[in-house]
Amino acid sequence: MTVAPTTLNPAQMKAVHHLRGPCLVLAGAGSGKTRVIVHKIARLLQAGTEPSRIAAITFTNKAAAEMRERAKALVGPRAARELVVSTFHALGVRMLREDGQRIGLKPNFSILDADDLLGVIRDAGGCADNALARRWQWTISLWKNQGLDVDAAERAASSDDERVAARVMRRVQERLAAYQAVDFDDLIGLPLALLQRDEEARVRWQQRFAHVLIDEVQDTNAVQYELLRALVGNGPDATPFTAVGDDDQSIYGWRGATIDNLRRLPQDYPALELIPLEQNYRSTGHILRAANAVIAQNPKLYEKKLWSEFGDGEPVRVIECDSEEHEAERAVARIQALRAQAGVKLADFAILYRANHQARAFEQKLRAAQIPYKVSGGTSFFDRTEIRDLCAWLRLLVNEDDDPAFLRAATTPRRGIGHQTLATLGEFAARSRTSLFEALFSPSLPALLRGRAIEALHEFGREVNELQHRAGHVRGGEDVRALLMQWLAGIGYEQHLYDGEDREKLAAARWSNVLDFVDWIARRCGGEITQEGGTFVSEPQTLLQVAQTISVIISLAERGDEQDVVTLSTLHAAKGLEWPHVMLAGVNEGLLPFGSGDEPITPERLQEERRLMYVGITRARRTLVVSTLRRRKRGREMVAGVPSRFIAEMKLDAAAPKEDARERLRRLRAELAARASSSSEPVPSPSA
DNA sequence: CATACATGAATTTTT
DNA sequence: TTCATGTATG
Repeated sequence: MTVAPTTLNPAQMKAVHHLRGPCLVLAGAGSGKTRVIVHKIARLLQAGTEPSRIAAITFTNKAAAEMRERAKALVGPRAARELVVSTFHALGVRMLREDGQRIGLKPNFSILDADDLLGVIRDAGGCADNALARRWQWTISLWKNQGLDVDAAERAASSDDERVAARVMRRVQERLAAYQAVDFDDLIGLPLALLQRDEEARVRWQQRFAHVLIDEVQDTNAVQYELLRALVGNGPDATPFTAVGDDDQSIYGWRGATIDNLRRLPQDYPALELIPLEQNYRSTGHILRAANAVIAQNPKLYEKKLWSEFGDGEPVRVIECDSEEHEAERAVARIQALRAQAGVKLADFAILYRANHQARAFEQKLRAAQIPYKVSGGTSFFDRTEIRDLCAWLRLLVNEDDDPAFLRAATTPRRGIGHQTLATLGEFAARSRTSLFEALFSPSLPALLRGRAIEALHEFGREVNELQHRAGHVRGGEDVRALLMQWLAGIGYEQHLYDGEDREKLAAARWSNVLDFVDWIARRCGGEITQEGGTFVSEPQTLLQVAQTISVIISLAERGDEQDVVTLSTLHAAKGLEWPHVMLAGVNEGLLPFGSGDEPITPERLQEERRLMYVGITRARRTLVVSTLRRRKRGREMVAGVPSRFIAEMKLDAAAPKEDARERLRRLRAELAARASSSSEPVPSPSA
């Protein structure tokens, strides 16, 4: 049996069947790229490739989960389970857990998330100013994303601010090494260093995969690209790979992604097969024409023009609003009007904007109208204080030298270990070049601290050790749940929540989050195969094993997903999603394209802003409203709002070509066919 | 001097 | 929404 031909168009087919060499699939918005990836996986299995030798790399856990889910539907659960579907970072963790020792990393290293890292940076830079520390963090991350180490960063620093940042970076890296901790950027950089420095490891990893698929290549940064190259190798023996991406949707340049990678790909791999996917299965003609017109203003890396067999649909509407409040009211009115139609749900609507604070007015008006909504990119479940508290404990179990985790766990809930005690302990640890945890049991410590403080520290150390011991042995969902509940009771965490919050309802909500979290971990220990990417194993696990991957497998345990609510989202967070009815809000100069007004925007930034507009337009399936503000707050006073230049670029005035009778017939037939093929998709069974 | 409250400003975000 | 700064009060 072959991969069902009726479900793929010729270009998709070509991409799916190109197995031997490298290929680059230029997937326009809504052109079915995930379908191509998944079908290609099926095709590879059918050709006899072991599922465990196929790697599909994505950027987000969500994308990885979706991909595994869709693969499961096509190739069955058994093969899907063995596939390596993971984020760049999760793959990096995997490599480092296996081979980290080869570059001087303990196998139980900790992974610091952005918040912990900020703490380390603040500390290393000796400053209490959060904003400054955050700028350092940003600068350091950009350097790391460009593949610069501390020495290179020092050389690259071109201003006083940057020179300070480079000094801070050096101290941060020293501390991370002492903590046996890595940050998210290191999860890419260190595996790359491993492959570059260690011939044996390189060969082993290069032989590991028979085919590598990379989603959203336009979002890769320099280091990720190098990691990819190191993984697939060079020359005629290179592992075949399938890179999928769209230069027109590259919107993460500001965090180090470089479109240069797309440019280099054909040079680095001369055999590269270029396959553009231009047929769009999402939007109506009016919407697509607007999108094409806008993006046509950008210089093109690869020529590509979206088309669809759907009809023109409704024209794109531009509305002018007096203020943000007015804009929100009109959005509400539109939602209410359309909702009156049969079959239109709240989940069919999205309001997209450039910057988070723009959500405010919409939230207010939606609440007033009693329309439920969700704000994407709002604080995730795992960012909540209570969850982060518990994660600190888990990290400490994995790696007792993780000092940031130590500090958090030792002080929440309060247990008689105060500032002064920790400062003394910290000084002592720094002098003797050990971690805080190690310092805690030193025989010379009691000379420095009062008896009560010492006792509290030792008690804490004993607690950690005991939990550590049990976490390594208790296996499986129910037993782990019991262990966790016992531990929470032991440290009095529920009480701690009620103490710290005078509104009882809020404390109760937090405790309920904690219970959900316990549930979540227990399920993972039970070996339930998960939706999240990054989880590879399916037999029952110990708490310790699960804790080891905690900061990477953490993803949105979103329950709001299936609920019927309106979506509010930034344009960035909307990429990859689609809705029948979309409103782009605040499409004004200064906002989109973003700019301060004082300094002129560089061509590169403008192009990225334009791609952002393009991404926004192409999220819409059936109707699109573009809204612009007549007046806009700027500092204290209201200033006149200037409609974004992108509105003119949509060329909405140009009359849509009239649809003649023959065209209409063709469209209806196509719509019917599309409906038929999306409802029942033949499933090929790989003969592996 | 420290705490409490109000006011104002705000790129974009994942791991 | 959050975060930081400023004012007023104890």
